[in-house]
Amino acid sequence: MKKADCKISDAEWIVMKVLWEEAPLTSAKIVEAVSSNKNWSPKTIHSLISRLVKKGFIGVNKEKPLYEYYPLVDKRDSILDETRSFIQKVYDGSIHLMLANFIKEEKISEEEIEELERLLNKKNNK
Amino acid sequence: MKKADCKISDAEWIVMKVLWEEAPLTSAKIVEAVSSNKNWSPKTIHSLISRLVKKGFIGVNKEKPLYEYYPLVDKRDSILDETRSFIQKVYDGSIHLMLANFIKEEKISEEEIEELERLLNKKNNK
DNA sequence: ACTTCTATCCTACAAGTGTAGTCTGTAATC
DNA sequence: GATTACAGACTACACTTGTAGGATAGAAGT
Repeated sequence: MKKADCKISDAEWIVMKVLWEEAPLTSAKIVEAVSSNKNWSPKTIHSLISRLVKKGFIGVNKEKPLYEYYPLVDKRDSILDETRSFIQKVYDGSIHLMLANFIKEEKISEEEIEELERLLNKKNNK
Repeated sequence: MKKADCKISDAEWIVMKVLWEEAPLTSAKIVEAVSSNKNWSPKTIHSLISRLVKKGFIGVNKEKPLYEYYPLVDKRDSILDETRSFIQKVYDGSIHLMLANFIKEEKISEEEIEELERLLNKKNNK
């Protein structure tokens, strides 16, 4: 059971993202997927998997000869949590400040701008 | 000298934000400012200040009887760094994915939407 | 001058993190 | 059947972080 005060660490996020893409997966599959991004020892990845199980972010199916792991938390919720704490830290919780600063600072292509405008419009009319 | 691999921790951000607001400040002033947000022991705040000095994020003027502290890193740069690593972790580095998801998920008021649209327009025309 | 306060410096200490290694047992290989 | 190789459990270990406490020294009050 996930504890409320437990967070997914930076390294653990990589494993979670693999499992959110596809699950259930054996540890070998997870190692394979993670290895395309990160040059970690398989042992390291196993450690991360175990920690995530202990923290309650992923579950294990022990029926199979090779255990299969799957996420226990929703990707969207996790992203929202993470985003909120980031915005709290950097922007004192002001979403607006964040978005504004972001649009100002970052290089965004014209197409992207147009798509964002579409999104804003849709939101506005709803 | 700030090391490249050194990060400002969550708690340290609060101190940095105080100093970005106003600097130089004595530690007593920093404690005062931080205390309005956080219920930390002054000792804790002193610890954070020392760590920030050691990490090279803030500097000290020891000429005065009471040391004065001031930021050594730019607020904007720090925010950009922090934002980039957040987006890397959660959105695999895709700014676009992040903004899109964000506009979709979060409750933003109409005025805010309009201001964001203005920002997008300004950006688009530049 | 002696006491008191308190800023600065140094130390503490448990939990979390990145990054693995060891041990044990089962599975596949020769 | 003996050997090897990998899975999973447990252990390791230094560093960071949150959260302070103690010692020391100079300033300030009496």
